[in-house]
Amino acid sequence: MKQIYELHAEICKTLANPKRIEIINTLRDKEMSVSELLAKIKLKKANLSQHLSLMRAKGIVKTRRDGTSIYYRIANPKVVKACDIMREVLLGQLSESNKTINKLERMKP
Amino acid sequence: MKQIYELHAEICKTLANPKRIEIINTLRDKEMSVSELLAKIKLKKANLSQHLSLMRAKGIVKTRRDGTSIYYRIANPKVVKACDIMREVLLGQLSESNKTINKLERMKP
DNA sequence: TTCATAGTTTCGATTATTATAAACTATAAT
DNA sequence: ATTATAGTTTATAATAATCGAAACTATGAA
Repeated sequence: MKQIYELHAEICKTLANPKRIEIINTLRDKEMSVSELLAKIKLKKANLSQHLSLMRAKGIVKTRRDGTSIYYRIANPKVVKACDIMREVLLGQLSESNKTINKLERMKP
Repeated sequence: MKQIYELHAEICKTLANPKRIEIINTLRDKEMSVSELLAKIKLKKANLSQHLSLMRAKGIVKTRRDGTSIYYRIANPKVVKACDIMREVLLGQLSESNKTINKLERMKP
């Protein structure tokens, strides 16, 4: 069981970075080559490659080569789903804190 | 948008630790005091408190005091849901790698 | 074969996480 | 007021994550 928690955390760690979340979001409904990703995400090529290689090692993305291009895709749609739910949690938090600010605003005069 | 990815990653980071995943799992359907958690999870009290305080700062758990006890609960059930989906991803990966091992096994003789 | 393009790997420096121990705070009971 | 119990905070040391730069590899075209 302890090992499961460790593996589970490994998977989560792979999502725990803003650039990698952006990568997942960019790949959510189509595969893309490294160059295509590079055009969408502000990141040095080497660094993008590092993120992609980590994600591949953790089984989050898969690859396919076509000529000199390497195409990346999400390995399991559940990853996107989990990400989306986490974003809902975040948006919920943001709207909660807006509510609080509004309450304070209305108390002002 | 960039800020959203950063906040999103912050939320994910909070789940990216085996002990914190264990905490979420332990609190999944009932609130618990720190002592109760301590009895279930192998962790020093101070360290448990640190994890809980981080999770509270990120809005993952909420607290309620009753006497000297402080009860922790999951702030948003979606967090548990997202965790569960990530575990499904992990279990999927494990069964995939088992398949591969079995294939190799069958090739042996 | 040589060159250009696409992508990866390695190394080093910087910063972030984590766990331990010790000191601290808050509440309730005596 | 003192003490015991429950929990938190702070400082510190060890480990891990991150990024940039430079060197490297693989494919296809001239």
